[in-house]
Amino acid sequence: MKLNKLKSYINAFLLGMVMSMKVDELKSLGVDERILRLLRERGIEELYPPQADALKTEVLKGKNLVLAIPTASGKTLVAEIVMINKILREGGKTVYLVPLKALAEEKYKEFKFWEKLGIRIAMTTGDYDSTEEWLGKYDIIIATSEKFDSLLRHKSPWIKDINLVIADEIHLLGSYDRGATLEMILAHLDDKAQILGLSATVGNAEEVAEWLNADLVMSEWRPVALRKGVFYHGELFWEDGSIERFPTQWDSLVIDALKKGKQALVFVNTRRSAEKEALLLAGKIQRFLTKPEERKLKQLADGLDTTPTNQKLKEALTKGVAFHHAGLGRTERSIIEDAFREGLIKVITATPTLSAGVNLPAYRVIIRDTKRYSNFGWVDIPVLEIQQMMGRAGRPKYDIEGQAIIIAKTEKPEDLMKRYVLGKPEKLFSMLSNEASFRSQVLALITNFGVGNFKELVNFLERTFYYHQRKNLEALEGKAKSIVYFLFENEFIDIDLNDQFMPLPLGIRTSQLYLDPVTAKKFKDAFEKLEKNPNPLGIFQLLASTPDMSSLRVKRKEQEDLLDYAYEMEEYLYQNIPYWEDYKFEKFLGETKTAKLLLDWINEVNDVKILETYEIDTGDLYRILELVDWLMYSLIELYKLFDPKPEVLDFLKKLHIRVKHGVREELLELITLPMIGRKRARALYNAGFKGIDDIVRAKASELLKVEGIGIGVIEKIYQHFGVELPTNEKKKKVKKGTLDEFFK
DNA sequence: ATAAAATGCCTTTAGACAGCATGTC
DNA sequence: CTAAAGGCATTTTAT
Repeated sequence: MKLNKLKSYINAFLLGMVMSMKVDELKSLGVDERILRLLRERGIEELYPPQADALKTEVLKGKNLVLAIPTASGKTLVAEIVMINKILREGGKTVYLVPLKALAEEKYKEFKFWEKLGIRIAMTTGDYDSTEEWLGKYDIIIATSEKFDSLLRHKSPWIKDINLVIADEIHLLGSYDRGATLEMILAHLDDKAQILGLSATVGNAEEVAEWLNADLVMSEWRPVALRKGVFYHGELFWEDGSIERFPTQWDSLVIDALKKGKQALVFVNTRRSAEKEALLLAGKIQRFLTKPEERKLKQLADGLDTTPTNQKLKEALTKGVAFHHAGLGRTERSIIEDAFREGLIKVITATPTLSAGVNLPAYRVIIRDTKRYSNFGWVDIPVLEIQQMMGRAGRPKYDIEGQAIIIAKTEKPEDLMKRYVLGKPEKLFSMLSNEASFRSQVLALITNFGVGNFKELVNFLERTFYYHQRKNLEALEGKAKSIVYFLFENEFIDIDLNDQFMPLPLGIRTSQLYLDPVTAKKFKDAFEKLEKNPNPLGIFQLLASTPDMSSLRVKRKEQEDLLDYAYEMEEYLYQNIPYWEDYKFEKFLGETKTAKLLLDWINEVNDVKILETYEIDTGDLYRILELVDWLMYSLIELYKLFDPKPEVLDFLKKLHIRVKHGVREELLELITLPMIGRKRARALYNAGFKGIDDIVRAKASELLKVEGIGIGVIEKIYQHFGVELPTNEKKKKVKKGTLDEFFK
């Protein structure tokens, strides 16, 4: 039986009978010679035991496999060997699914290595796109789950060539917001392609493996030993029972790590804590820096923008500490990550951004908090997550062991030890039942995947993890019914006399745009008011009110002002202002705040000013703008389906560009130029260069006088018009001439 | 009388995927 | 049944 086989793998590990394996032995397992050669070239002579276990299953012969082993214990290498071998032997395409855009980039860089064998690798996320045909030329396609789900919906012709799907971090099946997407992708493909699931250690990996009809390899083995403990008032209780004494405060653990010449990573549960602890620690560890290190750190800090949060970051950074959370901009994040890897930054205090994202190991990991505030109040952080944080301890090649230490404050240290150190991680549960994900998936099944009636819908649902796990579709069927009714009632689909589903244009477009049907409905319902009174604030408020947009939180002290603002602007809004006792009230104020921010943005309010006014960080602003860009486009696309008025459509399109770039209408022309964003465009405009013509006719030397315009920018603009400036000689010449003259 | 310290009440709280067509300051 | 830290205003204490 399958189960016995599973058990045998597990037992083999437990008994310590699994030995490591030489790379050469892979040959007998059918691994292509060329792969072995490159592995050796990379310096890999021997495989880690779990890697060997994984490859000894029938995964190389095409059998599905779930590999549940700790982070950094070599899951990726297994994936690489399996997929490259498959491509070399059988051809076909591999899709490599990741949960984060940052991980897509990381894997892309890693897999580039295999281009030596002529293997073509592409990455596609919401940021970096590529036409569908273009992707057809590649052997390995790295994508986020959502992006790939979207590609599936678009029915690209190359989808049929996929014969291997690798789901990295497959335990995200259990993620409340995003698990359903991954689950549906796997349900779609499990009879068409081989599946390799890479998972953290979870409570019920067997269940996932059974669902996928896969072998299971589990192990706790790590290349760097991990030593875990709990710290309580100066006493460090190691899991083996030994006790080590330190000064009472937990920061002594950080200082101790530095004394050993090592780095530390501190996990906390709020951004504010991350910033506070970073600054506190900075004062205490500065003395460990060498002069050259201080100089380099100073340089890094000087290179950062001067936003309120960056001021604090700079202060910490010059002292060898950084904080890391989602409020930071992308530049800041990657600077910090790189500098920590180099060893320049000694300590990072981080929110969970670092527990699941890019791999950033440190000798000692300190977990200050094990509770977190959520929508449902104060909750214990799941064991799975804490263990992922702990898993960041120990740098391969640098450390013999890594240490992960949980700080006990009010909780009993023995409770923390039992729960997080010795305890088993939670089981994974299907999140298909999450209504928001499910309705979007039901729509896609009908509009994009040819599900023609309720019976077929239920048949498909029987392939899901949800069904496998519960063996009972009743609840899901009930939900599906109400969703189908919702879709029918709102003209996403039609249902004919024989109860057959018929996709309607609104449904098809909604699914392609990857919108929540509720968002699409909100848009549709607003079109009448929008035509009567098209205005930015009303539109922004509409976007902010959809479930696809995460609006800002409103602080107590802002409530009154925002309500006044809403009443002042009432005539522009497409919805009524709710009463304060209404449950929608707080949500409404958040939407209003978001809309007001966006209005400031398109009126060219300085970004730092925006950050200060709304008490948000760069990363938050960036995320809002990213969402609005997508939703604004979607709004326009849906409006096109409803007999659009040309002038309204034109208004929306202009507004889209304005919000994308954060400019007033008069800058729309300048903004089309390369390297010209809201700041430079405004500077040019104020200097009298109001349009493309002015730029073309202007002398380069004149343009250079404008703030923010350097020779590099001019060069890019000239290139845009097909004029090359190859040498420095010419650059000087250009300053005198105009772009216009080049055309003669 | 004035300033510092203590007290108490109130407020706040993690993260980040998606379209489409090419490039910010 | 459910946290903890920071901000702010008020009250108490010290000089």
